[in-house]
Amino acid sequence: MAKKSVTSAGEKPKPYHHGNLVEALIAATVELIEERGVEQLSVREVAKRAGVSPGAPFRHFRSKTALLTAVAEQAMDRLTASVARAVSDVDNADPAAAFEAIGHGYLEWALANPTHFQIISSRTLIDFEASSSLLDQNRAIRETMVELLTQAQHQGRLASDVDLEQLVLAARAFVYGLARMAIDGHFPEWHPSEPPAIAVRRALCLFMSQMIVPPKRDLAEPEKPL
Amino acid sequence: MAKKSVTSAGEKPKPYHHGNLVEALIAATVELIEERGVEQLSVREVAKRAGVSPGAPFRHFRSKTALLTAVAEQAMDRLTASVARAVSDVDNADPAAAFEAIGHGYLEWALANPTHFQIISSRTLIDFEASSSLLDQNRAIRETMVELLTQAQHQGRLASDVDLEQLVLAARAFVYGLARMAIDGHFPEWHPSEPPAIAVRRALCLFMSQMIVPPKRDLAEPEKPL
DNA sequence: CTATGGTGTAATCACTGATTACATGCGAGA
DNA sequence: TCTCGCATGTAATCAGTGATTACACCATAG
Repeated sequence: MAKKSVTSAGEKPKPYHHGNLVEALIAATVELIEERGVEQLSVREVAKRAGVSPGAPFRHFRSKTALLTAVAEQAMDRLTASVARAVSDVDNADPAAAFEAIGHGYLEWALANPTHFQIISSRTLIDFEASSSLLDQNRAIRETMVELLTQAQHQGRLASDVDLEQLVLAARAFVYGLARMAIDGHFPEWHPSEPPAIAVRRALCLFMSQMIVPPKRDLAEPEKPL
Repeated sequence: MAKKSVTSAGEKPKPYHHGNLVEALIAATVELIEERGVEQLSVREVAKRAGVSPGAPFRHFRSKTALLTAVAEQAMDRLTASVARAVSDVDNADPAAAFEAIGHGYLEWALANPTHFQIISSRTLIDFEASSSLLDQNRAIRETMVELLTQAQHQGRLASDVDLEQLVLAARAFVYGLARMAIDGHFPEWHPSEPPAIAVRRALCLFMSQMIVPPKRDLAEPEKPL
């Protein structure tokens, strides 16, 4: 931004060094993907939008995949933040509610940022395994889910014989499926009148009420599950 | 195959006209995607594998997208067949079992044919809206699901106040999420010892037992269904 | 004021999807 | 049977892509 130009003429400074090309490239990448989709993305256009030569990005990112991985890392930070925010809004003493909040925070962010979500969830566009940031945050969320379910189980809100990891997998699959259906365009065929966000939210509530917190009447009886 | 060659020399016939280029191209496309992934697919290599010039495919498919759409249509036929087969294997009088069978048939096929599934579910690689075949079969499956749940509800196996379309959406999201997690590579991070197919199957059973068919533990029926 | 090294440029490579003009030969109509 | 139309495949070509390289630029340390 504020660079002192030594160019003789008083015209546009246009410094040789961009100043902060890395972030500018990431921002330009996100913009272009949102405008034209991931498939149409080219590094050349990213460079052009950042006002830089076609080869410049490769000075900072070894490959197109590396650039997209950087975008994914930034996106994952925001996703984690959205999840954390949603969790912090519910009662700390209610692990089941916190568990549901994870889903809501996840879906809310995914629907609001379909582009970023698409990049995160794809394992072909980015080099997922090479990014410790992505791996760590992903694992952290899963571990939190298991912990919350464990607490819920101790509170008697879950059957004692249910496999928590299995339940976490199911919940992840469900939320992931909802998000991907929305992103992949499987919702227009559904109900044009109802926006995906509402349908998704209702579906999640239905899932939670049936799956995570069984109705009290079931627990009232002497537990003889199957 | 059996083409009469009029070539003077007795060498390789190599007829000018391929005979059945369309299907050969589709087959070659599938092969290449399975070998190197969808991102790496190029029409040139498809043509090369079919033993034809780089421009030949464009005589039959307007674009790369059109070629992939043709692959998707063939794939959807097989998916529908897999679902129908799974449904036909269960008791006709048990709509809940048939409903679950749809999920099993869907997941079985998706895990066995990740490439095809990836193409079908993507709405950017193919021109989904332009293919009446894809639209019709997709809609048919959804309608069948609603019908089965309606029957199950009449049998008292479902709460009478539950929104069936909402439940179908949830089930679709769940199955879709499981399939995509497997295809997108979200399972290696889980349990390397357990193959995805088993984890997926268990998850689906868990989902069905909790969600679709509330356990009727109070009913002591002499018959043991499966 | 120089030289060192990080940053961006320009030229280039192999490859892609796509289009066009042209070559080929199968099969229908005489 | 012969011929010719036309579907089918070829060759040449285009613009655009990811990626690499040699080189130009410039901020700053000494």
